[in-house]
Amino acid sequence: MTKKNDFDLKDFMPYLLNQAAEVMSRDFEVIYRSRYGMLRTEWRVVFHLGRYGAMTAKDICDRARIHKTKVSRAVRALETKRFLRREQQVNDRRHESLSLTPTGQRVFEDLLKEARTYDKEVMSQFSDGDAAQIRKVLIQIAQL
Amino acid sequence: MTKKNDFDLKDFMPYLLNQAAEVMSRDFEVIYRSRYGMLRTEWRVVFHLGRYGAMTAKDICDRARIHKTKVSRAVRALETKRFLRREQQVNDRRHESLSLTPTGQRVFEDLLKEARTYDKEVMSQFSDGDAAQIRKVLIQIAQL
DNA sequence: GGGTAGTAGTTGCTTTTGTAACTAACAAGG
DNA sequence: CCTTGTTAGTTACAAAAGCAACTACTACCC
Repeated sequence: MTKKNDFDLKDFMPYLLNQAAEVMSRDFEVIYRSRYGMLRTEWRVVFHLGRYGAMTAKDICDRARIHKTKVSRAVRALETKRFLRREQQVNDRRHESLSLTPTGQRVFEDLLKEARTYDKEVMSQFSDGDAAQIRKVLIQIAQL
Repeated sequence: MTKKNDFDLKDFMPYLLNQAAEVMSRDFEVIYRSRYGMLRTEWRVVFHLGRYGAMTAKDICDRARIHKTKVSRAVRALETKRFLRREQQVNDRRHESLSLTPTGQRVFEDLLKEARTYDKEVMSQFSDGDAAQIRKVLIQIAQL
């Protein structure tokens, strides 16, 4: 066996992460897509607003590392669905504060419930220690 | 604090995985993109062929869980770049065996070297135990 | 206060992906 | 052989994402 082959694809982190992420995302996508006709970015925006409260599109871009055009389009879609509203700030009219409408709030809570269930189910195959550890490591990588 | 907020976005696996995967993939993408003008799927195909030897497009689809149209297009692109060649099998002409050309082989080896370096760099921030564990868990999730 | 630079967000155009319908080849039962 | 069903791979069309140029606004500095 030559030296070059002692490196398995499955040892390569970007590959492994992508694979794992893809599997899980597609699973969960079915839920918000079928239930609310939402796209992945829209779901992320709802989650950010639901979890962390009102903020600007820029804030979402920075926190979630999503490109601004993607966020812009997601916001418009969510506005059309009446899941969120925007409010221009008086002190700086470039900023618009985004927040969930009561409907959006209900959507968020419903999906949060699903997320919890899904998360529990997936992680149940690991010990509590393993689960905590992997979360820690992933958070660290995500913040690179 | 209400009950609904004791669930942090950062505890939600699909979200966390996506974030981490995105960060790493984009990093590594720069390398194969700038150096060989390859797309993500093309890179994956090259890696599969380089690591596991000749196989059909279907095999790649199954092993890497990539949709057949994506693979089909990646194969054509790689063929145009002269990184791989296809060979129809005589016993069943629906199958075509894909394999790297000498050029493709060199590309694979070059990128493999980069992958190793990159992987080592990223994982250096974790202990060997942590690193091994996270790989184990990710492999398990990816195989769901 | 007018020019320059920088920021938030949007839009138009291009590239990439997803979906579903298609071709071509084989397999198996009658 | 010929119909029916299945599989590998492609292609046409639609949806989504990326990129770059644009508008509208603010901030700073002379």
